[in-house]
Amino acid sequence: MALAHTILAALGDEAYSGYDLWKKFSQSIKCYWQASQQQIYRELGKLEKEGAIASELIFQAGRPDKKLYRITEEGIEILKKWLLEPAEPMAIREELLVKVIAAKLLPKSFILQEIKRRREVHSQQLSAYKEIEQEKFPALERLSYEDKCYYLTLRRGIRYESEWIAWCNEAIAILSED
Amino acid sequence: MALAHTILAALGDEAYSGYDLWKKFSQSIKCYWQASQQQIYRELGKLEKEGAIASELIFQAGRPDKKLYRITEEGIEILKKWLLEPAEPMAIREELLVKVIAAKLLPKSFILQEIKRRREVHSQQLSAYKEIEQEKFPALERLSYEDKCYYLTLRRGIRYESEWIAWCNEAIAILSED
DNA sequence: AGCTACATGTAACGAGTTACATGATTAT
DNA sequence: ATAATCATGTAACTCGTTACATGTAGCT
Repeated sequence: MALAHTILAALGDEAYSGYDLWKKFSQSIKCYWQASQQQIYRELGKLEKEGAIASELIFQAGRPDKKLYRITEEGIEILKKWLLEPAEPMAIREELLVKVIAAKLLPKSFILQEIKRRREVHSQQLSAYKEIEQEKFPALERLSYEDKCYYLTLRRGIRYESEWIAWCNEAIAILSED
Repeated sequence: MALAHTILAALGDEAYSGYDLWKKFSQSIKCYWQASQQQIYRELGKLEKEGAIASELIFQAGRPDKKLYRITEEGIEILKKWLLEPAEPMAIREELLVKVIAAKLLPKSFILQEIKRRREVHSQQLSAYKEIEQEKFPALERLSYEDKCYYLTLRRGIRYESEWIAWCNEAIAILSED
């Protein structure tokens, strides 16, 4: 149930509406926690009921009204308590590798094409992360502790995508032999 | 719903009981698809109902009876059809990185300790995969197409764990500055 | 006497996905 | 005109986790 904690952590910095949070998830948070708009709205509802966050209705001219959410003292305590628990590695469920195992059922070109497609997907994502890196972290010296932490999540995203590209290259090389 | 397909792919090689499959998932398959014993049994039940697999009751002396499952022609067709669909990257939900974002709430030593603990977890897993690599793939020349595919899933596991260790080292270095 | 391995399941609950539903404003 | 952005939600369903349930054989 860490989506709740991810939202609490995101609300640690500033107040967000559900829609704002969803955009933040879609841009930067997704490199360590993916969530859909529906999931976010549902979780916000739960968290408010539990008193971990509080909302304020903002009336906007020419735009739909929105609810601005803030973390409460209680929410901060919930986060702190959760931080003390050990974090286990996520469960890996990677369809492409299942397809690699079943690849022998089809001509070799199918899986090769699919791996090349995936390499492209990861290249795109890598470029997006690298752009954020250059924009937000042009000079690494003298980052605040908070910024270092944010930087490290981005580094993880960059390493993850790079690693996928490297695996795709290795796979293409090995499967193209003979 | 790719657990079903992962099971079908695993049954492509030979017949397994639910218990056998669970062990196979726990050892090698987990580097690309994690599943619990309960999930496997439930999925086997569904797959048999749908006619994708068929079971044979094996009576054993001195041991509980078991059901040996085999993939059916229909199951192979289901797998083939699924192979043609593009495989999107998995959704990333990594608790440790959420904790890194929220780390400022506690003394720096907490997150450092947690990252070191995680580095140890990944080191252990890496050793296990490398052992399999040495045992099953001592010579890489002249692997069959099927073995190459299996090897590539293991390579992915090795790369994944290595990459985590590298990130942990980077994180420890950056957070230890000053 | 207690632990591990073998072997299979049910039930309840929590989390994630997909489809549906509404409606104004702004940009092309 | 029509698509995208802003903004929030409900409902149904599937998938994943945790707890419960049972029982034998073999090892220490």
